[in-house]
Amino acid sequence: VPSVTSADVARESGVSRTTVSYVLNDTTGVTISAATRARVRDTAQRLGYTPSAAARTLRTGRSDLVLCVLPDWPRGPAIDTLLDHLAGELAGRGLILLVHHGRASRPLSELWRAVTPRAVVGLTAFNPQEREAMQRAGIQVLGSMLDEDVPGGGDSSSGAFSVCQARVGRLQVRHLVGAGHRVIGYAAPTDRRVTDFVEPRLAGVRSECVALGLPEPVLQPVGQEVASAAEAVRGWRASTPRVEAVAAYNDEVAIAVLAGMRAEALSAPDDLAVIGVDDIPFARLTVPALTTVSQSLEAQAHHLGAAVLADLDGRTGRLEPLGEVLDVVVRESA
Amino acid sequence: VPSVTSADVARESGVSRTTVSYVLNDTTGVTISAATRARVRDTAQRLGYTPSAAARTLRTGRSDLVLCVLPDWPRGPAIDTLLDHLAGELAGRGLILLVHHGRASRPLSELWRAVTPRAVVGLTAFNPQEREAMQRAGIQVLGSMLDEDVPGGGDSSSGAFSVCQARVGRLQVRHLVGAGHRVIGYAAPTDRRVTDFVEPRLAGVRSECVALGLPEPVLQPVGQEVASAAEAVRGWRASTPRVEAVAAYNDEVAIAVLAGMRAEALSAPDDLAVIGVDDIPFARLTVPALTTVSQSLEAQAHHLGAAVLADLDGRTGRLEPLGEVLDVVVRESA
DNA sequence: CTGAAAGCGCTTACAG
DNA sequence: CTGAAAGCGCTTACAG
Repeated sequence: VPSVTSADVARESGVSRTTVSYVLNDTTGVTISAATRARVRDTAQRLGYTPSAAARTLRTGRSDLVLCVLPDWPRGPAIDTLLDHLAGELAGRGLILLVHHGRASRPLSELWRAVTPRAVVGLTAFNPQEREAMQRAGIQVLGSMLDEDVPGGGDSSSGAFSVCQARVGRLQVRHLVGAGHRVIGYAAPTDRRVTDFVEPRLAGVRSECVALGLPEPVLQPVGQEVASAAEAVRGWRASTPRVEAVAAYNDEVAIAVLAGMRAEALSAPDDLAVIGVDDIPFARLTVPALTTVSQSLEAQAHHLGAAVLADLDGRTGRLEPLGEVLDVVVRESA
Repeated sequence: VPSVTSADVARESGVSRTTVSYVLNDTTGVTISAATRARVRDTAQRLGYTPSAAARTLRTGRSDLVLCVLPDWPRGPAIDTLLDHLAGELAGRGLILLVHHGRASRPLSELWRAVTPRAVVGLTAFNPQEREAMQRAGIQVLGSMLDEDVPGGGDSSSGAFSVCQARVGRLQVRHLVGAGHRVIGYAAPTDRRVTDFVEPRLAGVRSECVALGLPEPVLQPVGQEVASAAEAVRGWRASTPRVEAVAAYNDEVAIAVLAGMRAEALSAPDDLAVIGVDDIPFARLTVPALTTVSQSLEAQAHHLGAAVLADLDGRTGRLEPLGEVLDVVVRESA
């Protein structure tokens, strides 16, 4: 494969590879005549030269790649939105976002050694050993949404970036209670892969119930079929005291609950109020339209991108805090 | 960063780097004593040695990465399923699937030069120039679902892999007609980014209508809100002759149509039959449950993986054909 | 202001 | 059966 190298550009321009490198990388601290610069740029362009990423990575020890590791759990439109925005943030600075879908799961070390990314963003938690190994290799490690439970949202000190999931649950309860309900049910997904996410949200629901002096929330598993959801609905209706409102793990579960209610000839919010999380596009297409907690993925992506770029610039110290990204979107179901 | 290199392993094992490389790569055509092999493997393990991907890529000109370029359009669970399975197929052979979300769209050349992948899989069409540039760089290029319209499905000659989208449309019509309908409507998404996908499916719907002597399908754009869908529904009901059944671009559009019908106090399939595409999880949660065309992403992922691996092994010639992957999932809406 | 040279960590003819 | 040496394409002290 006759690829064009910096040596070709050098020869063709009548300069050394050193000069080519200086010009093309806008190296500071060297002075090169405007004429030479132009000539080098020109031939590079003409020859269609693009530097070998492998060589550059080998030499400098760092690449322009940012690796995002997705956990095994099912993705929804929320994640896609986050990734799209993050990719945009990074692209503006010459960084390329690459996403690995975790299901195949070879060991994580194999993954980052094969990619040599400049930063790794984990949407699932890393174990401390892995985290340390990556950092030793000079890779910036950005933590997971699950890493902590600080009131007010993210905390940049450990590289964690995202919204405290317990707050999501607390917000759901607060809205439900504000609408006059006092007996809360929780709709948990049956998919075991998401337990890491379910737990903090449920914990938030629990703690808010306690704080407000409500009875313990009634937990029901809800699968993605009508029968399973209907059974959960019957369970809530049969519990004493009768559940009045359900906080669902996310919109998908909430929509299943709505379907289960229809099968039981019940309707929201009168028979049972329902609130989801994420505000996926389908949320406005259900009957009744779904009330839900939105997470402003754009803001989170921006914050995450900023964290990566800050480190890139060697900027240290704390990032500006993420700010409030949670918002209750009130529609009809609660 | 004191990373452990093959030289470290060599020194520690009392052999040369050559031997280390031979052992760790299972190089054929060299004979190395079992004792040496064991010793090298052992120290490598003990030292936590993992080869530098950058160095290996620079030396050999090829990496263990497979790059999948996603187009700008919205992804659904179907794509995720495809990617998960593909990643699994490739992982079995030591290849790592990396996905780039196209929205950010730096030039494609920048992308593959930065990654140096062994193969690039495009779910959108590549322009011939890009395709050729990648091939010149020794990268295997796997084409898009859109590349052709050969009856019977895929065609491996050009590297294209996937299901002919026109057949999807034809199958929708065939099912609708089989259920006794003769006036067909088509529900197209309003999102302009998917036109490349809409067109072949719609063309399939059209051609099947012609083949069966039915009137031209009545096209209506359907957005992801109830109002937009309701308007489309009114349009179909008002057309002469009145539309009896709707083929939707995909399940999301079909679900919007169902929502629009409910707003108009109409019900499927009696007032209007509806069929989608993809069989997303929500398809079984609508009322009535959605009839749809499923695409067997598993089979497609397997086929795609096989294409990549075949080239990896230097196997040439045609792959076994993909076989039938389309299937009508009959529920209640049509 | 520009160039010759070393070296990043690997693989692979080639020599012993 | 094993090792010394070259070279992949780049960047970056260092010398001129």
